[in-house]
Amino acid sequence: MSIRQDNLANLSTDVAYQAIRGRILSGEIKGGEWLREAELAVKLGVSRTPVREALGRLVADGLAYHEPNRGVRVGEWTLEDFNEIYDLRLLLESYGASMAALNPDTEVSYLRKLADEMTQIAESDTPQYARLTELNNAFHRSILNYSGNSRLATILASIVQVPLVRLTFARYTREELLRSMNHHRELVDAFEAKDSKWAEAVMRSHLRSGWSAMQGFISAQHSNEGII
Amino acid sequence: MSIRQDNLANLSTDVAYQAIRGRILSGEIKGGEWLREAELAVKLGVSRTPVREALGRLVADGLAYHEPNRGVRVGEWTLEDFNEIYDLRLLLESYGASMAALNPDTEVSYLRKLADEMTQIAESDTPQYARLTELNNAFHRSILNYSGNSRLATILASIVQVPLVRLTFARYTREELLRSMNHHRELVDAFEAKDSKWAEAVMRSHLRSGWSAMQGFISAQHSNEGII
DNA sequence: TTCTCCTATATGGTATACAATCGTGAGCGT
DNA sequence: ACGCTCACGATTGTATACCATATAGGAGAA
Repeated sequence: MSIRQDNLANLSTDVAYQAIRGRILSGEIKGGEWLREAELAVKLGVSRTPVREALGRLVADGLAYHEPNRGVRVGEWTLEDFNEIYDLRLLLESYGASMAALNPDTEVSYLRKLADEMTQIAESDTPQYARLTELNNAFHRSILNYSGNSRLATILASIVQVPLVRLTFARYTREELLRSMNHHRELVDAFEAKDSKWAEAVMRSHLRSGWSAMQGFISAQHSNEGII
Repeated sequence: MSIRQDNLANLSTDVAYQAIRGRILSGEIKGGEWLREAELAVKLGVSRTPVREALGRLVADGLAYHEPNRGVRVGEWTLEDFNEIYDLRLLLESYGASMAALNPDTEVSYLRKLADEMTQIAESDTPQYARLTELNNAFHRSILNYSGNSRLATILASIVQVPLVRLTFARYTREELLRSMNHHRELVDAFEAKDSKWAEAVMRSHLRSGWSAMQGFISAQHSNEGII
């Protein structure tokens, strides 16, 4: 049974889904806010049916939650949530890296191209964070795809989407940014050497250092409220 | 953001969801078959709306898949799928066991009670497989809950549901069954000793031996078709 | 045969109506 | 002032009808 590779087929439903999802991820709609079916329907120019469908997907994604007979609200995220997510990410993604290192189909040259371009951007005086994030996502996603376990990427995507968007490279200090780029290139070297333990260890360091940087930012910013 | 703990609130939708899900898991509806909205609606005595909602959930669960403008079909599972699933289960559940061993709130006595009752059933001349499965699920779920990562149980449930149902203890030889029970009791001992490495290793053995038994059964049964 | 086109079928989406449910708050009593 | 009850309003949950649209599959022509 192959996993759904994004089922963008229903016009209105997808419009609604993407629109609402975008507003949540951008922070336009804050945590705890109600997502009213009728209101969203008129705002998006569709009927209630596709809106309901879209809300159902968002709930399944974990971006929102459902209160029976009351409606759907945007999810609220605490430091503890991010901790859990990063623990799982560490576990799954380092596993993926170790498997990718052993996979003869892993395209090392492609990964190296991505790593090099990211390094170039990071070393610039005015880094293009949007492009950097794009490349970074492609890099990590490719590794998961090379892992040979088609479920890995799907599961991680369902866990990790929120933190990935809200906590961007723009938060990194220059030092943290360059260290992250070094990790990327070291990962490629580990893949080239087909050394699964090495790749796993580098990925561990990579994610853990990233989380360390984020954690400092988060607790400084939101120490009292607890919600992010 | 707390995770949805089964959202059983909508009457008709839940009826439809449970009914269809049951028929899939029991094998009454076979892989690849169409799940027609109108047909299910009349059969279940509800309208198309909750049926559509239920089908959406099943697709999100991974039990079925969507073909644009054609409808929803029941998922088909290959040996490769089971391989992927068991790899992830091994990774996540052994991690959960190691964390549970370190958790001071882990109720060892409760787990021991479950393990002992399972052993008793397994040693009987006519094992009650249904009860055994029930206890086994409770045992594994409890460990995940004691892991301290609330997402762990949720994710595993979304991955593992199909194999758990189709591949029951009834497939085990007596030797395999007793070994599995030994693993359970050894796990409890590891928890009591608060030895995370031990717990992790036992859980690895436990799942891997179980998978080995299942794998033999599967490939013998369905060698040519590839679909399970 | 092979290609084109047509039609039957089922989904995708809209509109509307109504029932069920929950929170709120006015009003009452203490 | 405080707490309780109950009716109301808002919103979801379900049903139903209807139309648009896409697909598969077959009839018919080249």
